[in-house]
Order: sequence, then structure tokens, then C-alpha cells
Amino acid sequence: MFKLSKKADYGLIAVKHLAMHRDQHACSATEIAEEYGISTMLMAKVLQKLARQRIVSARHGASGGYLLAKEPSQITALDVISAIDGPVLITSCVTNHGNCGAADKCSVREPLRRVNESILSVLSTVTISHMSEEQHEPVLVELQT
Amino acid sequence: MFKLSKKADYGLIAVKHLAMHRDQHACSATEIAEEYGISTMLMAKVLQKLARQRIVSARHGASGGYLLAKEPSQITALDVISAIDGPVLITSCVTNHGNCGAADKCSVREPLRRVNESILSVLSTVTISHMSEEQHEPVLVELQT
DNA sequence: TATGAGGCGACCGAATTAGTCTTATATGCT
DNA sequence: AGCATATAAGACTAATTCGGTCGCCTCATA
Repeated sequence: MFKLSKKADYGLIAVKHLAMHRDQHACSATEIAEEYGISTMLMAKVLQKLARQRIVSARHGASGGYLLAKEPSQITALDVISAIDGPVLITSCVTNHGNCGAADKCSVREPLRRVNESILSVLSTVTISHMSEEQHEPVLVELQT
Repeated sequence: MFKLSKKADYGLIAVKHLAMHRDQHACSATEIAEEYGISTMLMAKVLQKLARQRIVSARHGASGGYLLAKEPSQITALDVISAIDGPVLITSCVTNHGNCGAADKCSVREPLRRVNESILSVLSTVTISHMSEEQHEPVLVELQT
């Protein structure tokens, strides 16, 4: 209902792993998958999606693998999640493509759109480097009620 | 992936409807369902769940229906959503019931737990009365990164 | 006491998500 | 050159979740 998909979860794990091993060798999908006990095939799929969005860069061939394409502080949780699962929309009718029959009657669309904005703002405030740090300074996010 | 279920959506619609018709008659499930073009059966299910969590109160019998059990300002979006879909957990392993095999290896659980807290905080800041108002003053939410 | 309302659980089909397989392509090493 | 090792991509299947329906029950009121 309001859950991250496993793939997105795996994506965050992979990106964090790469962040911890940067300036070292490229990590292969197999290497990362085995480290966390995840199916190799599936991890490969996830990394491919991240590569397509230029969050990681891939190196073919022997001793190849993946490297972060940006600084960990420049990669947000939102980047990773939406690279894998597509845009984050808490309701399917937020974009208003007419697929919601009750669109004109629906009285909650506008308020939910604002809640959606707030969640995007939370997710884009958290970066991979935040996720690797130990100290956690509070950050204020402006929420449009 | 990161979406409200339709049931939760319908729940918010119903609660907002009740908020707009308080001090009037009790609204039946059928009445609300028809107003927004939603299946009567399904709307009934949703209202039953809301009643079980004491968000709305039900009146049996002829000219019965549902009434809000609290002030609109005392009902948060989180109340409604979790009444219908259960606790809001962005990952299934947040509660750590051992169902995630990689729990000990998983390096993102703690950061995600904090993101989850922030989302809860957003959802519990938005009340039904907020959702009915037109003006939207920004509210600051403290986000634990 | 008949009628109109909610309460609850079982159930089914559809949609989404998780995970696998296969084939193609690129790279490095010997 | 040729082989081993990687990624790339899409088709495919299995598993799970979700949306929606139905039937039977209880309760309250006209």
C-alpha cells in the first residue's frame, strides 16, 4: 500500500554499497548480490535501471562492474527510487490523465497532491551520504498543508 | 510501489465528505458511494474499517449511516490511511520480525526507518480540516536525516 | 414486524510485483 | 585470436497483493 518495492530497496542497498567502495574497484552485480544474499539476476536488473538513469556507470568485460556516476551527496533517495519504480505518485490520479473516472467529483486530489509534494521533498532531502553517516542532524522540510 | 491504495483513497474521500456534512444527517455508504461514483459494496467495506478504528461512528437501522466520531481537526490523514491499510511501513523489514533474511547485512534499514518516521510525521500533520480548507499555510516538519 | 441500515468473513479475478531465462554485446587477459 | 567475464535488454513465469463481490448476520427504527 505505501511501501517501497523490493527492487527499490535493493537499489538503495546497491548504491550505498558502491558509495562505500568508491575509489576502489568496480563492483559487479554478482559481488553485490552475494554480499547481501540477493538473487544475482535481480540485482543485475536493478543495476541496469540505475545505469540507464546515469546514477551508476557500468563497465563491461572482465574486472568490470559498476561505479557511482556522481558524488554520494549528489544522489538522493528519490533519484534511486524513481529510477527503479518510476515517478513517485501517491495516487494514480495526481497527474490527472483522465484515468480516474471520478476526477471531477474527487475532493481529495488537490490536498493529496500537496502531501505528495511533501513526500517528494523528504525523499529528495535524504542523500546517499546522509544514509552512510552516523550523526543525524535534523533537517526542516517545508510542508504545504 | 509507493502509492496509496484505492481503499485508502476512498476512505479519505468518505471522511472528507462526512466532515462537510456534519451536523446534518448521517450519511449512508450508498449515499457516499453514489456521490463519487464508487462501488457501494466497496465503500461499505471502507467505512466499516473506519468504524472499527473509531474514526467514524455507525448508526444501524432506517435513516442510519455514518457520522464523524471526532472533530475534523483531530483526524489525520495517517489515521485514515492506517485504519484501512494497516500501519504505514515503507519497507517490510522496518519492524524487524526476522522475515527479511538479509536483516543483519542490510545497511539501509536504519536510514529507511528514519525516512519512514518523516513520512509518518507528514501524514499525521495533515488533518481532515486541513484537507477542507482553501488557504494553505506552510508547516515545518522536522526531518531526521 | 418489515424494512433499511451496518458488520463480517469468504471468495474470485485482475493487476502488480518478484524473480528467471535467453540471447546479444562489450572488455580485458593470456 | 580466443576465451572468460561483465553488462544490456526483453520475454516469460510465478507469487503476491489488491479490487471488488456475495451471502449471511445483527441491529434499529418506522
